[in-house]
Amino acid sequence: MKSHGAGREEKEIFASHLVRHRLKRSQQREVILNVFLRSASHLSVEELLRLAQKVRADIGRTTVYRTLKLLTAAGLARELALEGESRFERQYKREHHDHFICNSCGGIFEFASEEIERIQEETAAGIGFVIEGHHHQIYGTCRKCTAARTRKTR
Amino acid sequence: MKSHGAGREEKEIFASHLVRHRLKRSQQREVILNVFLRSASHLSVEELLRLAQKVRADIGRTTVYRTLKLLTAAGLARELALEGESRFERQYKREHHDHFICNSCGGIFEFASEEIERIQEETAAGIGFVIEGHHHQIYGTCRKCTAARTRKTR
DNA sequence: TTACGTGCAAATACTTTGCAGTTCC
DNA sequence: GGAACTGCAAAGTATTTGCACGTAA
Repeated sequence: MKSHGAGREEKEIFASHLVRHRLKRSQQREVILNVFLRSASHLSVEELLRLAQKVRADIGRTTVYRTLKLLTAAGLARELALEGESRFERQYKREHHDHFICNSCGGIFEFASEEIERIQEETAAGIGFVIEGHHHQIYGTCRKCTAARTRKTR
Repeated sequence: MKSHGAGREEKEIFASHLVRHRLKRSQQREVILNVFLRSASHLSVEELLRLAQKVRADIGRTTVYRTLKLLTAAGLARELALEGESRFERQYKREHHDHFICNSCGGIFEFASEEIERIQEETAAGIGFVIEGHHHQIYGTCRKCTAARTRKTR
């Protein structure tokens, strides 16, 4: 069954995270994890809540917040602290990357650069700073929106 | 008089920004600008408010928010959207740079890398993305805090 | 004088917390 | 049975807005 195979590893990791921390499974956590694993990346809390409520209508926003904390702690989710709101993406076995964000359509595009990571590390080492994480978002206008604007305005 | 010379150019820019936009001078704006120009960088709204109130006790938080918007529009301030709160730094005639932020002491350290900027531009160009700005903060532990922790813990 | 500026209080938006009832083990 | 979980409502933050009054030009 394809839909159960997807994210199997992540489900195991979540299960063992719960055990290790003496936490309990719950239907809500199960639903939220499933929805999170199957959905597009860069979900806002609100989006995840709506999707989860389609499966189980009585899931509350609070539980989504709390479960996202858990998923992050378990290494399954990564939080993008954008302006105004947080969004979450799958983290397990993904290469590190950062994001371009279109001011016009809100689209999020991933990019990765080993060179940037290397420079960051070198620069940090130079001042004795130990890196634990970073926020790196580049704002601007995506190709589509630039094209649309050019057509209209000119 | 040294204290009047400091930030003279910026005061002129602010004045002409007001004129250009048919805005008025005010004692509050004057005080806030002066305090902003004289203080350490990376001020939070709250810090700027307190400093301004030392000069003129009845300045309100709202006015500080509004004046910071003005300063940013005039190119005199840059907003750092950190987790939880915004901080502001002088922007006029400063080279672009980003920040290391110590999770332990809250210290903020600037860094700049033309290479990173170049890679960002190249990567953006590759997908037809036009960069308008970015947030780039690196979180971790600064040299002092790392040293302090090592002494205690081990 | 009149348009702009100010401070307060209320409104927003996102997120966390207290709590009484429910579920898991 | 008891600790953990849940949803609601309330409380917290950080920031913005509506409004009556004050001030600069």
